[in-house]
Amino acid sequence: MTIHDVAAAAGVSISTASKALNNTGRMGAETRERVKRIAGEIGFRPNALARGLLSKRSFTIGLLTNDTYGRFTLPVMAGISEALVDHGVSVFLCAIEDDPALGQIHVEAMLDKQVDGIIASGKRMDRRLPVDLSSLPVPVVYAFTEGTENSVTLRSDDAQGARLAVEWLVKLGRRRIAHITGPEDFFSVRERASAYRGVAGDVEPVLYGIWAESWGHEAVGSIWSRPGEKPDAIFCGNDQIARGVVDALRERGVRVPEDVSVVGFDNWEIVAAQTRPPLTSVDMGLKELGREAGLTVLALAEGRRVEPGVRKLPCRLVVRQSCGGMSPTE
Amino acid sequence: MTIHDVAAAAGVSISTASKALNNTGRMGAETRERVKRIAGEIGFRPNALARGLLSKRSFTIGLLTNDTYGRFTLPVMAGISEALVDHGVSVFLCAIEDDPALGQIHVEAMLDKQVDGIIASGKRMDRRLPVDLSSLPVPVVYAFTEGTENSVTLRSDDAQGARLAVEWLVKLGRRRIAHITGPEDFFSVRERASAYRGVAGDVEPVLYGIWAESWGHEAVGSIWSRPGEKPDAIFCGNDQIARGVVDALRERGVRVPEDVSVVGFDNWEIVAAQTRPPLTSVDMGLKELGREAGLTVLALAEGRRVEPGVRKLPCRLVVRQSCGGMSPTE
DNA sequence: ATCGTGTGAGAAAAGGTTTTCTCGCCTTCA
DNA sequence: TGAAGGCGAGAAAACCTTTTCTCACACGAT
Repeated sequence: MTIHDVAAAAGVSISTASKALNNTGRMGAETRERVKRIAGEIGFRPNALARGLLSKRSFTIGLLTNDTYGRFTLPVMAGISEALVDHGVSVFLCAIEDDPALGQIHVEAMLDKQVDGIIASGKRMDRRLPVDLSSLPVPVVYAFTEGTENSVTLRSDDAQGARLAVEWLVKLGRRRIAHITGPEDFFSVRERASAYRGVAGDVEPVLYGIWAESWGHEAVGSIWSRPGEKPDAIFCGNDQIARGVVDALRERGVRVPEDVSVVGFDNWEIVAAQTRPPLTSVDMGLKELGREAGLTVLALAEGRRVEPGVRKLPCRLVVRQSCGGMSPTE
Repeated sequence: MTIHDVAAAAGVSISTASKALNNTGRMGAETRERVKRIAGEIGFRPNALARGLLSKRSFTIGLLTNDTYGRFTLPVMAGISEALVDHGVSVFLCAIEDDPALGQIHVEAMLDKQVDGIIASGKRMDRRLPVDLSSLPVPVVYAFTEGTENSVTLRSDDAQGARLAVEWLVKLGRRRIAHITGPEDFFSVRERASAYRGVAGDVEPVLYGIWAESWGHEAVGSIWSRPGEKPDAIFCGNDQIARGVVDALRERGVRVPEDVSVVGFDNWEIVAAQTRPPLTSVDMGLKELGREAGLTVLALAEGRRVEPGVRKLPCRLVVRQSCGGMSPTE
């Protein structure tokens, strides 16, 4: 079913058919309607390849990621797709692990297929993908991974998210707020810890460790075995740690949230909602991030100018039951 | 950088350039080499759109899924991508939730873009995607979702997987093996339960519930509060339930694996590995499934014949510490 | 009646590649 | 020496769509 068939069925030339369908050119209103009607009847759909060949726009973008679990990439992907489907844009997903060769192959495949742009995404903000995207013939937007000089980079505002969490604990009356978090060499960890310090003061120490439940367990063990007063709240670097913390507290007979409030980070539904009690957690708004990234790369593809630099998107607090209190505005 | 540029730089016609690069046609070895060398030097990469327009092959396929978390789709996607990247095929990922309209839009977008085929994937084997793919102009393969009459469908062999798990427990000397699993209306649940019955006999009941940790907890509660002998092993319908079971047992002072062995299903790394002790679990080989699906849809796209029907791929047991014993072959 | 103007519609080129067909020339054999 | 055959390479069509250009015609005005 090509435009030839439409033209033939309508008794017009292909030029006229094309113009009728695209609402361009001059022609009798009756002719235009007839062509459209017939196109609809025979189920004509224009070949995007032919169209792309001419227009230099493929209505296709690539999403490159090294996030194997999809923990971060999936929400980002959902946001991108949601934002772009209205514009008729489809998304190539390329998971490249941390293999530079694989990354190169995928980038080249995408370029061959004339993608209108590429979104690079990852699993942490302070690492680059193992492939250089700095001098590609198509626009590149970085979302949740470190970008190059003069690029457009989107990230969550972790400091604001951390403040949100700690201020929420303060508002609930907590005063001895501890922070159990991931490895200090993560930029996000330092940023969250610093924001935490800003609000909570230095009543309690920051405990750096790894992104695992076991670390949450262990950290609780070391805090509760030390002499002196215990924290009445714990702000955790991610939901997995928070889960370990909650489990460890329960095992010690410490009640959550009555004795100790716990806040997580990431709002990873699958962890946060299954914890007992379900975790109050900071949501980085990854779907929003994806949506923004999609719209931005589209704007660049259309030649619109976009201010380069890092754009931070706000986090929000999702209140469940691990803190007590039921709404961040109460 | 088009083939025109290559031809001009090499001082030959575009036909000759094309033939040189594709190793077709007749020409002097020296000419062929020169063209190739120059193409490499100026970084020529053929435009896949133009090529696809002519060859009716876009080297692009679509992956349609309604699995929001990506729990099942991500491994499948990884397998597809891994199998097809060697063939130069890229994958459009379309997450359609359960929205028929959205599904329709994505399918049409993919068809417009001339995908060579579509892989439909989902989150359970006995439900269809909310969009009809039965009479598309491109081949369709179903992976981990129910297919239509006369289609090619790939799924895991859950019965075999369940047998693997229960036989492993038996081999470890367990005799009273319980089965705590998901909702009975899932086909996989019935299939696994039936295979379990076949090996374990009816010493212990099958407990149907929901796919959540809380259900694992609850089920352990109900078993341990009943009078009489307790199970010495529990085969769980998925890892989340298994995690709930393990946690509940620990809380009751029942040791895992010394007193009770626990096996999960899905081998969801993020759950199985974080449980204490880490879960022995049945892996459905979703990556293999994806790989097979990719190769199959490719074969169909190339016009090779593929036997329609349901193809079951074997599961394997991943041994961690929740059962005791360290290797399925010891 | 003629010129100009505006309107409807078609012809043709363009986009990048592959493939078939054709052509000229050189070699080889009779 | 002439014919046949093989080899190297180019011309052109094809894929499908969009867009610009051109053309024919009718109508109003001079």
